[in-house]
Amino acid sequence: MSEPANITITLPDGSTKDVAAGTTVGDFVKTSIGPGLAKAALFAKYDGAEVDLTHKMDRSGTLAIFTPKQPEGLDLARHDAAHIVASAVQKLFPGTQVTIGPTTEDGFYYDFARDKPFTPDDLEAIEKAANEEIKKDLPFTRKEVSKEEALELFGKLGEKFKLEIIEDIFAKGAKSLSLYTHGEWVDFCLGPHGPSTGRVGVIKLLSVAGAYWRGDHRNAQLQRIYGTAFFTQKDLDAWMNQQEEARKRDHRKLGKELDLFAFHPAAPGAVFWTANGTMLFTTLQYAMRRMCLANGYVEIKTPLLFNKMLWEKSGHWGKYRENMFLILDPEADPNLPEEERASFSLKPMNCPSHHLFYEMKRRSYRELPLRLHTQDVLHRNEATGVLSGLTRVRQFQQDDAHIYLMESQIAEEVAKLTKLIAKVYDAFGLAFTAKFATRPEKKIGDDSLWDRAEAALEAALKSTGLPYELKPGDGAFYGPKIDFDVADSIGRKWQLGTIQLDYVAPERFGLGYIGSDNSEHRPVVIHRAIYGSFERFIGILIEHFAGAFPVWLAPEQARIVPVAERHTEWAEEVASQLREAGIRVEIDRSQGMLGAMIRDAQLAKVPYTLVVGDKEVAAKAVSPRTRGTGKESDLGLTPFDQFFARIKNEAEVPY
RNA sequence: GCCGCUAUAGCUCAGUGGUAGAGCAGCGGUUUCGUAAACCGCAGGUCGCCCGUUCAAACCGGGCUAGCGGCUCCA
Repeated sequence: MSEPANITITLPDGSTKDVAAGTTVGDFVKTSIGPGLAKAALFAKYDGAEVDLTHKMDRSGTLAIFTPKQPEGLDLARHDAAHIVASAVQKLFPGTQVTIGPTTEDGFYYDFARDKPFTPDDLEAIEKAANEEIKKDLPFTRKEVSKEEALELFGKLGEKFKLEIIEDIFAKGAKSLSLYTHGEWVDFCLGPHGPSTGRVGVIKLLSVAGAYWRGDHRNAQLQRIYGTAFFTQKDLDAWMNQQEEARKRDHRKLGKELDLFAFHPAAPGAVFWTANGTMLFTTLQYAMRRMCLANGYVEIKTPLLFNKMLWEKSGHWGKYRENMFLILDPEADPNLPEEERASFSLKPMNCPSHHLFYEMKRRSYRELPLRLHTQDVLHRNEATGVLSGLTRVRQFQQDDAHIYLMESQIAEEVAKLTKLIAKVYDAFGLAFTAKFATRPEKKIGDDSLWDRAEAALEAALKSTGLPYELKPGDGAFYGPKIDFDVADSIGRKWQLGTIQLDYVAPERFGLGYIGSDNSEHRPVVIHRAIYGSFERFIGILIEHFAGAFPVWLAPEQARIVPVAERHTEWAEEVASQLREAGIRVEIDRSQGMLGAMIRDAQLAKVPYTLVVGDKEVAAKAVSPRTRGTGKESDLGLTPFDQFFARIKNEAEVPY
């Protein structure tokens, strides 16, 4: 037998080490780097591919070791955790079928097929059993098998879903399948996995939910168990605390506490805006109107209710009807299906009525781009299960606009739009990401139109230099779109703004304009929204600011707190001067203790609490206090004129 | 729409088959106060709705409605 040849391993710092071919990653780290790292190591990247520590290195290449210190390490542990949970589930509930169990940003889930649902008690038992598997510190071992071996193994286990996945994997050209075993339990998996179950730390199961096999609602409904894992209990506790903090700024909770909006079972998915909430709404409306006017838009209003002939023309009847509220014709034969009895529908989108508006007149190329802005009320009959607070409702208003332009104007207009969107989001400190979404399955318009629309929109997006993610098949049924996602301060992503390019509607509506050549041309339409909908945007803002709105947006901008009854006269004087300048100010007339009145104002998150007592009356002053605790929020005795100038400035709309 | 969970006073919540409870908010009174909760008292509920089981139901069962966590869908 000949000696194994030496290979050269290059480490991330550029240094190289020679070892015998066939050495495992784990042994290499122990002997050539150090026992400390060997102990901490979870997996490695060998020539760019993720591998187990037991992987035998057979050629020269780069090697990077991952430990719990890297985010990749935690992700691996959560993947290990998913396997451990699945093994615990099958141990406790024989007959349960396993499917898939990927990691997520915050943890992992695993989908199971079982006749009976998992109860909260079951979850507790599973969590306990999973953490016992961790204590046993069972090694993860890897084995490569052929398609036949894999089918036989999982066939014997009766894992129908696994068999389906195995067929798929080999159909896609795989030559073998890797199996991972810990204890008695085996699953196939690309890997890598950590050295043993003990390295996972601690598993916490969070919830159980329904999920469809392969994400298709026509398929079997599985039970998805959500969980997370951390290397230490301390990390888990910290994360749980953070989640608890996040729940405190939930807009549905704050909406009640700050008296911003409400819902009633009589109108599911439709908002009752209180005086405070209405102030948020109308202030945002005002700001958007102002910005639109400054940027070449005109605002129009169109009907809310339209004859179904419009929806047939626009394509909504065919592609969007299930989301539309229909008005049935009382004269129609009651035996007919609903869609045939329908005569009118509430509008779910503004576009068709804008197209009607456009074609009411002869249009000249000199008018283009023609930018029509609308904040009308829309109704969409959303499925009951998707309604959620302000972020998903049935009745809402978009800061909608349709821009009619020549194809040659697309790039410049899209660039302008992305700038506007960035300006608005920046004013709130909202960071956004862009997504480019292409033609969906359910669409109108032929492929050549879509080719042009997608190419034009993507080219315009590219030219802005914004980074973006590609979302194939995610476009609107009438055109490709750029969506703007905003993460709230706790990291959840929401789709707000959108820019959608539409070549189809101008065809369907026969829109035209007279060009400089005195002949008729077809315009292109851009659908766009910046807030998205006022409802969702306000929901995001509530969470983003945790209810502590900037002065210009706050429903109540200042609250005057008289120290004693004799100070109300000056309080009234201050209030009326502020009100005359358009500042929204209230006087606390409860005549309670000063501390209690200040506490009330703080809990209401009013930007300025103005304490007025003997000193303030004498000096024609106020003692403002900003939000927050302790001395630093007390601005001290301030001449009224000075405070007036300050709040007046801060009440200005920033865009 | 699908899977699971939840629904008690304006709000937050306790109450596991035998006459419905607390704190806060509200109302009345006392207190007139200097930077996050004064004190005393009063009132407040067809226990989401309907049907059933039971001598007896907030509590057990079924249905419906709404909400919550997800899935599918979406601004």
